[in-house]
Amino acid sequence: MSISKRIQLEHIFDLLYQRFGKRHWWPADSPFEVVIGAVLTQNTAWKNVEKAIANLKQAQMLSPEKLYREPVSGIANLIRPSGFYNQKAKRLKLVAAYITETWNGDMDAMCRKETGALRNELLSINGIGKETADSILLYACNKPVFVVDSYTHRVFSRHGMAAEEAGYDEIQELFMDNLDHGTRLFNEYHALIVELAKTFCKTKPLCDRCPLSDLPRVTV
DNA sequence: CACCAGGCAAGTA
DNA sequence: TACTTGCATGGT
Repeated sequence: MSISKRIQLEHIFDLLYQRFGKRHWWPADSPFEVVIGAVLTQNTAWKNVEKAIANLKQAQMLSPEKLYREPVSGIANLIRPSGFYNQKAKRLKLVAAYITETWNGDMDAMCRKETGALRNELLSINGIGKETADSILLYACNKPVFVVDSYTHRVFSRHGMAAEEAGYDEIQELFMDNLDHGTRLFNEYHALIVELAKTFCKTKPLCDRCPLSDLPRVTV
């Protein structure tokens, strides 16, 4: 291994960016809609999340206060297409309660809190794990946090940049310790990894095509 | 038909 | 700490 991880990570980003272009993430009309989407997409295809969000939108439920007031059964009925609807209805209500009670429903105010402290608060909410918390921090609050998902682990361990048995924190450190912290770069990088997976991981078993080798080469 | 999706929490050993 | 299981609809 001769080139630094920084160079490798930047190179892979360039390959992905040239192959897929700007992703325009997160697909949402408001910061709170990002929060909703982050919960609903847990172990669920985004296509189904879109249907659930459309239902919430039609029912005028896309505000912390409205969700907070709605009974769990009502929320569950609206988000049915996204799967795990009973569990996710409780989770949505809990996060809506947090934003309503702690921040008076003001996402901007919430996002002004120091990143590490806000992350810990989000993680203390039942139903908000590391990936969901980091997605909210990056895509709703525009904070420079790298979001790790199963694709990230798969692709970068497979390409020898992390241990197969590495956990979330270890993969996150790979990116955050070796790249300049920038909301813009972290936003784009994670979105590109997801696009990569959508494109090459359709065929089972998981990512057997080792997709980076199929991308156009770039001289660094 | 089987398998998995932009995870998380709770239970067990 | 390290596994295992439940959650559940919809696409391929």
